[in-house]
Amino acid sequence: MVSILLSWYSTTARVFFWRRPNIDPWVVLVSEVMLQQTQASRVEQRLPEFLDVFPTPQAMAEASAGTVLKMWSGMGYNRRALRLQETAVAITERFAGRVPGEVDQLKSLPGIGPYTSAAVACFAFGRRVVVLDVNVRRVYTRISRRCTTTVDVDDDTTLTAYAESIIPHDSPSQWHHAVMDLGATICTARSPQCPLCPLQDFCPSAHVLQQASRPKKQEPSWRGQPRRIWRGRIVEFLRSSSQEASVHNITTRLFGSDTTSEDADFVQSLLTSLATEGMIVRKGQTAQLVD
DNA sequence: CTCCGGTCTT
DNA sequence: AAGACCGGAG
Repeated sequence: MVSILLSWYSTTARVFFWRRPNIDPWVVLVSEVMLQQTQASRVEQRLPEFLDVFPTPQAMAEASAGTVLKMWSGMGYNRRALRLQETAVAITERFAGRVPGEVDQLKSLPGIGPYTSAAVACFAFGRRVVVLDVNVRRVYTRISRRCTTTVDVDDDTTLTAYAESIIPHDSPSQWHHAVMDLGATICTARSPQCPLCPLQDFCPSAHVLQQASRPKKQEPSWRGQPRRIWRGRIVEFLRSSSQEASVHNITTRLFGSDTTSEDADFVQSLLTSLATEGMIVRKGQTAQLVD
């Protein structure tokens, strides 16, 4: 399976900026943080301008959290921009400005968890470590045993043991890229394309997966819109106004002139959580984006 | 409208 | 263990 998948990858690999050989570890780290939450095509589109402003950990460490937050606009999950800036500071202070190559060192950085630490160690430093994201988990589960439905996924202990047995020693980076590409393009979550799969003759789950779906949980809403949408609008408004705004202005901006006291309370609660997370600073009845 | 995802918090 | 966090694409 290993040689067949690597051979498939050698001819069909998706080409991305962050997959170039000898890529700067900082570029890999920034890319992987973005890829946690954003589709690859969008990351590719936004990465150049981002790296233009923050070409090194030092550059981002010297920038304010507010500057990074503004550059992050449109990427989603804004708190990760804050964590990334903190990571840049930690790298300059604790690792002499160099992205560390050990998984445990990487995992000690803010916003860098099990996936991203393994991905950076593998893709930036060529380490043979187990990298598990949702695509890799799905592909490993399907090729390691006969699954019955499209939602079958093994636990991380099982997956890690399987990964250790199959990751090639000479090309762990290419291997993980290959598995991710297979999961993204053919071995997809809901409608796998087994007839197109290079592993179909060896995969115990090929052609036998039954469609299944997971129960979806619904998110808290206010006036028919998810809470996170209102939250995002506040951050976007403060980003563009770039100076402090009164709570009254924010509320009017969101709900128009006929706001109720419940709307005002709702805005206050959003501002409180944004302030707690360090996204904004409140001064009396005004709020602004962090400096 | 539904779907997607890694990390941190509770 | 479960939920919050985001914006874009389908």
